[in-house]
Amino acid sequence: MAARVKLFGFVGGFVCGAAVSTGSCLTVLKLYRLDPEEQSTPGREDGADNEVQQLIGRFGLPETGAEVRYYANHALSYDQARKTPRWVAEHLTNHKLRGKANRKHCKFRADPAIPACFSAGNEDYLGSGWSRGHMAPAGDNKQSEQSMAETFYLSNIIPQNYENNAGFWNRLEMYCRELTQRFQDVWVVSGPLVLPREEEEDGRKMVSYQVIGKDAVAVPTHLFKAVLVQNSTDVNNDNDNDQSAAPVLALGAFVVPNRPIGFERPLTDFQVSLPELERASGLRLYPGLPRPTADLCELDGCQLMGFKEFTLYLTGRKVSGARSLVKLEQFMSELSQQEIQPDDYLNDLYLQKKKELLLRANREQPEGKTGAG
DNA sequence: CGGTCGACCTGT
DNA sequence: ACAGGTCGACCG
Repeated sequence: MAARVKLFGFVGGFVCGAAVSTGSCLTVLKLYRLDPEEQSTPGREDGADNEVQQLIGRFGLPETGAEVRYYANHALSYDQARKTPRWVAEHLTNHKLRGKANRKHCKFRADPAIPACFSAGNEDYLGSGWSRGHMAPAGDNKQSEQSMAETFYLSNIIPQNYENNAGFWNRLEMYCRELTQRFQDVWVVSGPLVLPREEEEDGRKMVSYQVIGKDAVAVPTHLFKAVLVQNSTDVNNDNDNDQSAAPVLALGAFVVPNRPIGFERPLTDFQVSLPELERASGLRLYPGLPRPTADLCELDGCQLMGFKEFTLYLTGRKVSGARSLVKLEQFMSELSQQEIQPDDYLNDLYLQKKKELLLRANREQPEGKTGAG
Protein backbone atom coordinates (compact mmCIF):
# COMPACT_ATOMS: atom_id res chain seq x y z
CA MET A 1 0.00 0.00 0.00
CA ALA A 2 2.84 2.33 0.85
CA ALA A 3 4.15 2.02 -2.68
CA ARG A 4 0.81 2.98 -4.10
CA VAL A 5 0.53 6.12 -2.00
CA LYS A 6 4.04 7.08 -2.99
CA LEU A 7 3.30 6.54 -6.65
CA PHE A 8 0.11 8.54 -6.35
CA GLY A 9 1.99 11.41 -4.84
CA PHE A 10 4.52 11.37 -7.60
CA VAL A 11 1.98 11.33 -10.39
CA GLY A 12 -0.01 14.06 -8.74
CA GLY A 13 3.03 16.19 -8.37
CA PHE A 14 4.10 15.67 -11.93
CA VAL A 15 0.72 16.55 -13.33
CA CYS A 16 0.52 19.65 -11.16
CA GLY A 17 3.83 20.76 -12.48
CA ALA A 18 2.91 20.21 -16.06
CA ALA A 19 -0.49 21.77 -15.79
CA VAL A 20 0.67 24.80 -13.87
CA SER A 21 -0.62 27.26 -16.42
CA THR A 22 -4.21 26.26 -15.95
CA GLY A 23 -6.36 24.70 -13.31
CA SER A 24 -5.39 23.92 -9.78
CA CYS A 25 -3.66 20.94 -8.36
CA LEU A 26 -6.86 20.15 -6.55
CA THR A 27 -8.75 19.92 -9.80
CA VAL A 28 -6.15 17.62 -11.26
CA LEU A 29 -6.16 15.40 -8.24
CA LYS A 30 -9.91 15.26 -8.38
CA LEU A 31 -9.75 14.17 -11.98
CA TYR A 32 -7.22 11.55 -11.12
CA ARG A 33 -9.51 10.13 -8.50
CA LEU A 34 -12.58 10.01 -10.69
CA ASP A 35 -14.21 6.72 -11.49
CA PRO A 36 -13.05 5.29 -14.80
CA GLU A 37 -16.71 5.34 -15.88
CA GLU A 38 -16.98 9.00 -15.16
CA GLN A 39 -13.67 9.93 -16.70
CA SER A 40 -14.53 8.45 -20.04
CA THR A 41 -17.86 10.21 -20.14
CA PRO A 42 -17.59 12.78 -22.88
CA GLY A 43 -19.66 15.92 -22.98
CA ARG A 44 -19.05 17.04 -19.44
CA GLU A 45 -19.80 20.67 -19.80
CA ASP A 46 -18.10 21.41 -16.56
CA GLY A 47 -15.58 23.83 -17.85
CA ALA A 48 -12.38 23.44 -15.91
CA ASP A 49 -12.22 19.66 -16.03
CA ASN A 50 -12.89 19.66 -19.72
CA GLU A 51 -10.02 22.05 -20.33
CA VAL A 52 -7.68 19.91 -18.30
CA GLN A 53 -8.75 16.84 -20.20
CA GLN A 54 -8.08 18.51 -23.49
CA LEU A 55 -4.68 19.61 -22.37
CA ILE A 56 -3.68 16.21 -21.10
CA GLY A 57 -4.77 14.74 -24.36
CA ARG A 58 -3.19 17.47 -26.42
CA PHE A 59 -1.13 14.98 -28.42
CA GLY A 60 -3.43 12.09 -27.86
CA LEU A 61 -3.67 9.55 -25.07
CA PRO A 62 -2.25 6.03 -25.30
CA GLU A 63 -4.20 3.61 -27.41
CA THR A 64 -4.36 -0.06 -26.48
CA GLY A 65 -5.78 -1.42 -29.71
CA ALA A 66 -8.02 -3.53 -27.51
CA GLU A 67 -11.23 -2.35 -29.16
CA VAL A 68 -13.67 -5.02 -30.26
CA ARG A 69 -13.03 -6.22 -33.81
CA TYR A 70 -15.78 -7.93 -35.75
CA TYR A 71 -15.35 -10.63 -38.35
CA ALA A 72 -17.82 -12.66 -40.40
CA ASN A 73 -18.52 -15.13 -37.59
CA HIS A 74 -16.44 -14.10 -34.58
CA ALA A 75 -15.40 -11.05 -32.61
CA LEU A 76 -12.24 -10.45 -30.61
CA SER A 77 -10.17 -8.05 -28.60
CA TYR A 78 -6.47 -8.03 -29.44
CA ASP A 79 -3.49 -7.76 -27.12
CA GLN A 80 -0.86 -5.68 -28.90
CA ALA A 81 1.83 -6.53 -26.34
CA ARG A 82 1.37 -10.28 -26.36
CA LYS A 83 0.49 -10.50 -30.07
CA THR A 84 -2.45 -12.73 -29.28
CA PRO A 85 -6.16 -12.19 -28.75
CA ARG A 86 -7.31 -11.28 -25.23
CA TRP A 87 -10.61 -13.01 -25.92
CA VAL A 88 -12.53 -14.32 -28.90
CA ALA A 89 -16.33 -14.59 -28.92
CA GLU A 90 -18.60 -16.71 -31.09
CA HIS A 91 -22.24 -17.68 -31.46
CA LEU A 92 -22.98 -21.24 -32.55
CA THR A 93 -26.16 -22.84 -33.83
CA ASN A 94 -26.86 -26.25 -35.29
CA HIS A 95 -27.61 -24.61 -38.62
CA LYS A 96 -24.42 -22.56 -38.77
CA LEU A 97 -22.26 -25.68 -38.30
CA ARG A 98 -23.44 -27.21 -41.55
CA GLY A 99 -21.52 -26.56 -44.72
CA LYS A 100 -18.54 -27.73 -46.68
CA ALA A 101 -15.94 -25.03 -46.19
CA ASN A 102 -12.55 -26.75 -46.01
CA ARG A 103 -9.49 -25.82 -43.98
CA LYS A 104 -7.25 -27.11 -46.75
CA HIS A 105 -8.15 -23.95 -48.65
CA CYS A 106 -7.18 -21.72 -45.74
CA LYS A 107 -3.82 -20.48 -44.59
CA PHE A 108 -2.55 -18.85 -41.44
CA ARG A 109 -1.65 -15.20 -42.05
CA ALA A 110 -1.30 -11.90 -40.26
CA ASP A 111 -4.59 -10.11 -39.72
CA PRO A 112 -4.64 -7.25 -42.24
CA ALA A 113 -6.50 -5.11 -39.69
CA ILE A 114 -3.71 -5.33 -37.09
CA PRO A 115 -0.81 -2.87 -37.46
CA ALA A 116 2.25 -4.80 -38.60
CA CYS A 117 4.37 -3.69 -35.64
CA PHE A 118 1.86 -5.26 -33.23
CA SER A 119 1.21 -8.38 -35.26
CA ALA A 120 2.60 -11.88 -35.00
CA GLY A 121 3.89 -13.66 -38.10
CA ASN A 122 3.96 -17.29 -39.15
CA GLU A 123 7.75 -17.27 -38.71
CA ASP A 124 7.26 -16.68 -35.00
CA TYR A 125 5.44 -19.99 -34.66
CA LEU A 126 7.26 -22.22 -37.17
CA GLY A 127 9.86 -24.37 -35.46
CA SER A 128 9.09 -22.74 -32.10
CA GLY A 129 7.91 -25.94 -30.49
CA TRP A 130 4.38 -24.55 -30.28
CA SER A 131 1.46 -24.99 -32.64
CA ARG A 132 -0.86 -22.31 -33.94
CA GLY A 133 -4.03 -22.84 -31.94
CA HIS A 134 -7.35 -21.37 -33.01
CA MET A 135 -9.48 -19.61 -30.41
CA ALA A 136 -12.53 -19.42 -32.67
CA PRO A 137 -12.12 -22.90 -34.24
CA ALA A 138 -12.13 -23.40 -38.01
CA GLY A 139 -14.58 -26.24 -37.44
CA ASP A 140 -17.20 -23.78 -36.20
CA ASN A 141 -17.18 -22.08 -39.61
CA LYS A 142 -18.02 -24.72 -42.17
CA GLN A 143 -20.88 -22.51 -43.26
CA SER A 144 -18.70 -20.01 -45.10
CA GLU A 145 -15.28 -19.99 -46.73
CA GLN A 146 -14.92 -16.37 -45.74
CA SER A 147 -15.59 -16.80 -42.04
CA MET A 148 -13.37 -19.87 -41.90
CA ALA A 149 -10.54 -18.03 -43.65
CA GLU A 150 -10.82 -15.26 -41.07
CA THR A 151 -10.30 -17.67 -38.19
CA PHE A 152 -6.84 -18.31 -39.66
CA TYR A 153 -5.83 -14.70 -39.05
CA LEU A 154 -3.10 -14.73 -36.41
CA SER A 155 -5.26 -12.34 -34.37
CA ASN A 156 -7.31 -15.45 -33.55
CA ILE A 157 -4.28 -17.65 -32.82
CA ILE A 158 -2.26 -18.44 -29.69
CA PRO A 159 0.86 -20.62 -29.22
CA GLN A 160 -0.58 -23.91 -28.05
CA ASN A 161 0.86 -27.26 -27.05
CA TYR A 162 0.45 -29.66 -30.00
CA GLU A 163 -1.09 -32.50 -28.07
CA ASN A 164 -3.42 -30.20 -26.16
CA ASN A 165 -4.55 -28.59 -29.40
CA ALA A 166 -5.24 -31.85 -31.22
CA GLY A 167 -6.49 -33.61 -28.12
CA PHE A 168 -8.23 -32.23 -25.08
CA TRP A 169 -8.92 -28.75 -26.44
CA ASN A 170 -10.09 -30.27 -29.71
CA ARG A 171 -12.55 -32.45 -27.79
CA LEU A 172 -13.74 -29.44 -25.81
CA GLU A 173 -14.45 -27.62 -29.06
CA MET A 174 -16.32 -30.67 -30.31
CA TYR A 175 -18.38 -30.66 -27.14
CA CYS A 176 -19.32 -27.02 -27.76
CA ARG A 177 -20.50 -27.94 -31.26
CA GLU A 178 -22.38 -30.92 -29.86
CA LEU A 179 -24.25 -28.58 -27.51
CA THR A 180 -26.00 -27.05 -30.53
CA GLN A 181 -27.84 -30.35 -30.92
CA ARG A 182 -29.44 -29.88 -27.52
CA PHE A 183 -29.58 -26.10 -27.22
CA GLN A 184 -30.82 -23.56 -29.71
CA ASP A 185 -28.10 -21.03 -29.02
CA VAL A 186 -24.53 -21.51 -27.84
CA TRP A 187 -22.13 -18.68 -27.08
CA VAL A 188 -18.44 -19.30 -26.51
CA VAL A 189 -15.74 -16.92 -25.31
CA SER A 190 -12.21 -18.32 -25.44
CA GLY A 191 -8.81 -16.87 -24.74
CA PRO A 192 -5.30 -17.24 -23.33
CA LEU A 193 -4.25 -16.73 -19.72
CA VAL A 194 -0.91 -16.16 -18.06
CA LEU A 195 -1.40 -17.29 -14.49
CA PRO A 196 1.06 -17.01 -11.62
CA ARG A 197 3.10 -20.10 -10.92
CA GLU A 198 1.61 -21.92 -8.02
CA GLU A 199 4.65 -22.90 -6.03
CA GLU A 200 7.82 -20.90 -5.31
CA GLU A 201 9.50 -22.18 -2.14
CA ASP A 202 9.55 -18.86 -0.34
CA GLY A 203 5.80 -18.48 -0.90
CA ARG A 204 6.11 -15.81 -3.56
CA LYS A 205 3.96 -16.09 -6.65
CA MET A 206 5.48 -15.16 -9.98
CA VAL A 207 4.08 -14.60 -13.43
CA SER A 208 6.43 -15.80 -16.13
CA TYR A 209 5.82 -17.02 -19.63
CA GLN A 210 7.79 -17.89 -22.72
CA VAL A 211 7.77 -15.66 -25.77
CA ILE A 212 8.52 -16.97 -29.26
CA GLY A 213 9.90 -15.56 -32.48
CA LYS A 214 11.20 -12.12 -33.38
CA ASP A 215 7.83 -10.65 -32.42
CA ALA A 216 7.95 -12.23 -28.96
CA VAL A 217 4.51 -13.83 -29.12
CA ALA A 218 3.40 -14.71 -25.60
CA VAL A 219 2.88 -18.39 -24.83
CA PRO A 220 -0.08 -18.63 -22.45
CA THR A 221 0.18 -20.89 -19.43
CA HIS A 222 -3.53 -21.67 -19.63
CA LEU A 223 -6.52 -21.32 -21.94
CA PHE A 224 -10.04 -20.48 -20.90
CA LYS A 225 -13.46 -21.10 -22.34
CA ALA A 226 -16.75 -19.69 -21.08
CA VAL A 227 -19.66 -21.56 -22.63
CA LEU A 228 -23.20 -20.25 -22.44
CA VAL A 229 -26.23 -22.15 -23.72
CA GLN A 230 -29.86 -21.18 -24.14
CA ASN A 231 -33.14 -22.79 -25.03
CA SER A 232 -36.16 -20.57 -25.38
CA THR A 233 -38.19 -23.56 -24.27
CA ASP A 234 -36.90 -26.48 -22.25
CA VAL A 235 -36.63 -29.40 -24.68
CA ASN A 236 -36.32 -31.85 -21.80
CA ASN A 237 -39.54 -30.66 -20.29
CA ASP A 238 -42.35 -32.73 -21.72
CA ASN A 239 -44.98 -31.04 -19.64
CA ASP A 240 -47.07 -29.29 -22.29
CA ASN A 241 -49.11 -27.51 -19.69
CA ASP A 242 -46.19 -25.59 -18.38
CA GLN A 243 -47.02 -22.20 -19.77
CA SER A 244 -44.45 -20.39 -17.72
CA ALA A 245 -41.58 -22.33 -19.32
CA ALA A 246 -38.75 -19.95 -18.61
CA PRO A 247 -35.87 -19.92 -21.07
CA VAL A 248 -33.11 -22.27 -20.04
CA LEU A 249 -29.80 -20.49 -19.57
CA ALA A 250 -26.73 -22.33 -18.37
CA LEU A 251 -23.03 -21.53 -18.21
CA GLY A 252 -19.79 -23.45 -17.81
CA ALA A 253 -16.40 -21.81 -17.34
CA PHE A 254 -13.17 -23.74 -17.82
CA VAL A 255 -9.46 -23.07 -17.33
CA VAL A 256 -7.21 -25.59 -19.06
CA PRO A 257 -3.40 -25.79 -18.71
CA ASN A 258 -1.51 -25.32 -22.00
CA ARG A 259 0.01 -28.78 -21.94
CA PRO A 260 -0.97 -32.35 -22.82
CA ILE A 261 -4.09 -33.59 -21.04
CA GLY A 262 -5.07 -37.23 -21.32
CA PHE A 263 -8.40 -38.98 -21.62
CA GLU A 264 -8.43 -39.82 -17.92
CA ARG A 265 -9.15 -36.21 -17.00
CA PRO A 266 -12.82 -35.21 -17.20
CA LEU A 267 -13.72 -31.70 -18.31
CA THR A 268 -15.23 -31.00 -14.90
CA ASP A 269 -11.71 -31.21 -13.43
CA PHE A 270 -11.07 -27.88 -15.11
CA GLN A 271 -14.35 -26.16 -14.36
CA VAL A 272 -14.22 -22.92 -12.40
CA SER A 273 -16.88 -20.46 -11.34
CA LEU A 274 -17.55 -17.50 -13.58
CA PRO A 275 -16.36 -14.96 -10.98
CA GLU A 276 -13.19 -16.98 -10.52
CA LEU A 277 -12.47 -16.89 -14.25
CA GLU A 278 -13.29 -13.20 -14.37
CA ARG A 279 -10.82 -12.43 -11.62
CA ALA A 280 -8.09 -14.48 -13.24
CA SER A 281 -8.63 -13.04 -16.71
CA GLY A 282 -9.47 -9.49 -15.77
CA LEU A 283 -12.44 -9.70 -18.10
CA ARG A 284 -16.09 -9.16 -17.33
CA LEU A 285 -17.61 -12.03 -19.25
CA TYR A 286 -21.18 -11.92 -20.53
CA PRO A 287 -21.85 -8.64 -18.71
CA GLY A 288 -25.45 -8.68 -19.90
CA LEU A 289 -26.14 -12.08 -18.41
CA PRO A 290 -28.52 -12.29 -15.44
CA ARG A 291 -26.73 -13.97 -12.54
CA PRO A 292 -26.34 -16.41 -11.08
CA THR A 293 -26.86 -18.78 -13.99
CA ALA A 294 -27.48 -22.53 -13.97
CA ASP A 295 -24.43 -24.79 -14.16
CA LEU A 296 -23.90 -26.23 -17.64
CA CYS A 297 -22.19 -29.31 -16.29
CA GLU A 298 -25.04 -30.09 -13.92
CA LEU A 299 -27.51 -29.60 -16.74
CA ASP A 300 -25.66 -31.32 -19.58
CA GLY A 301 -22.90 -33.41 -18.02
CA CYS A 302 -19.90 -31.79 -19.75
CA GLN A 303 -18.84 -35.19 -21.03
CA LEU A 304 -16.07 -35.07 -23.62
CA MET A 305 -15.48 -37.85 -26.13
CA GLY A 306 -13.75 -40.88 -24.63
CA PHE A 307 -10.70 -42.52 -26.16
CA LYS A 308 -12.66 -45.08 -28.14
CA GLU A 309 -15.23 -42.61 -29.43
CA PHE A 310 -12.53 -40.11 -30.37
CA THR A 311 -10.41 -42.70 -32.15
CA LEU A 312 -13.45 -43.87 -34.11
CA TYR A 313 -14.14 -40.29 -35.08
CA LEU A 314 -10.55 -39.62 -36.19
CA THR A 315 -10.50 -42.83 -38.20
CA GLY A 316 -13.69 -41.71 -39.88
CA ARG A 317 -12.04 -38.48 -40.93
CA LYS A 318 -8.97 -40.30 -42.20
CA VAL A 319 -11.05 -42.86 -44.09
CA SER A 320 -13.03 -40.08 -45.74
CA GLY A 321 -9.83 -38.45 -46.91
CA ALA A 322 -7.97 -41.62 -47.92
CA ARG A 323 -6.25 -41.28 -51.29
CA SER A 324 -5.33 -44.87 -51.90
CA LEU A 325 -6.62 -48.34 -51.13
CA VAL A 326 -3.48 -49.20 -49.18
CA LYS A 327 -3.97 -46.14 -46.97
CA LEU A 328 -7.63 -46.99 -46.52
CA GLU A 329 -6.80 -50.49 -45.35
CA GLN A 330 -4.01 -49.14 -43.16
CA PHE A 331 -6.39 -46.82 -41.29
CA MET A 332 -8.78 -49.69 -40.62
CA SER A 333 -6.06 -52.07 -39.47
CA GLU A 334 -4.63 -49.44 -37.14
CA LEU A 335 -8.06 -49.31 -35.56
CA SER A 336 -8.32 -53.05 -34.97
CA GLN A 337 -4.74 -52.97 -33.73
CA GLN A 338 -6.01 -50.71 -30.95
CA GLU A 339 -8.71 -53.31 -30.34
CA ILE A 340 -11.48 -50.97 -31.40
CA GLN A 341 -14.29 -52.30 -33.58
CA PRO A 342 -15.67 -50.01 -36.25
CA ASP A 343 -19.26 -48.93 -35.71
CA ASP A 344 -21.94 -48.92 -38.40
CA TYR A 345 -21.18 -45.37 -39.42
CA LEU A 346 -17.48 -46.07 -39.93
CA ASN A 347 -18.22 -49.30 -41.79
CA ASP A 348 -20.49 -47.44 -44.19
CA LEU A 349 -17.81 -44.81 -44.65
CA TYR A 350 -15.21 -47.49 -45.30
CA LEU A 351 -17.27 -49.40 -47.86
CA GLN A 352 -18.25 -46.25 -49.67
CA LYS A 353 -14.64 -45.07 -49.87
CA LYS A 354 -13.44 -48.47 -51.00
CA LYS A 355 -15.95 -48.48 -53.84
CA GLU A 356 -14.90 -44.98 -54.84
CA LEU A 357 -11.19 -45.81 -54.85
CA LEU A 358 -11.71 -49.07 -56.77
CA LEU A 359 -13.75 -47.21 -59.35
CA ARG A 360 -11.05 -44.61 -59.74
CA ALA A 361 -8.33 -47.25 -60.03
CA ASN A 362 -10.25 -49.01 -62.78
CA ARG A 363 -10.83 -45.82 -64.68
CA GLU A 364 -7.18 -44.83 -64.62
CA GLN A 365 -5.79 -48.28 -65.31
CA PRO A 366 -8.45 -50.41 -66.99
CA GLU A 367 -5.98 -53.19 -67.82
CA GLY A 368 -4.81 -53.59 -64.24
CA LYS A 369 -5.41 -56.75 -62.29
CA THR A 370 -8.47 -55.21 -60.69
CA GLY A 371 -10.02 -54.79 -64.14
CA ALA A 372 -12.40 -57.07 -66.00
CA GLY A 373 -15.17 -56.33 -63.58
C1' DC B 1 -11.19 -32.69 -36.03
C1' DG B 2 -6.54 -30.44 -34.80
C1' DG B 3 -1.92 -29.61 -36.58
C1' DT B 4 3.46 -29.83 -39.08
C1' DC B 5 6.81 -30.60 -42.51
C1' DG B 6 9.33 -31.37 -46.79
C1' DA B 7 9.26 -31.97 -51.86
C1' DC B 8 8.38 -29.45 -55.64
C1' DC B 9 7.23 -25.68 -58.73
C1' DT B 10 7.44 -20.86 -59.62
C1' DG B 11 9.33 -16.22 -60.26
C1' DT B 12 13.29 -12.85 -60.13
C1' DA C 1 20.62 -19.67 -56.59
C1' DC C 2 17.24 -18.53 -53.46
C1' DA C 3 12.81 -16.69 -51.40
C1' DG C 4 8.11 -17.82 -51.51
C1' DG C 5 3.88 -20.40 -52.32
C1' DT C 6 1.24 -25.11 -53.27
C1' DC C 7 0.52 -29.63 -52.49
C1' DG C 8 0.45 -33.99 -50.49
C1' DA C 9 2.23 -37.17 -46.78
C1' DC C 10 2.22 -37.51 -42.15
C1' DC C 11 0.95 -37.49 -36.90
C1' DG C 12 -2.40 -37.25 -32.46
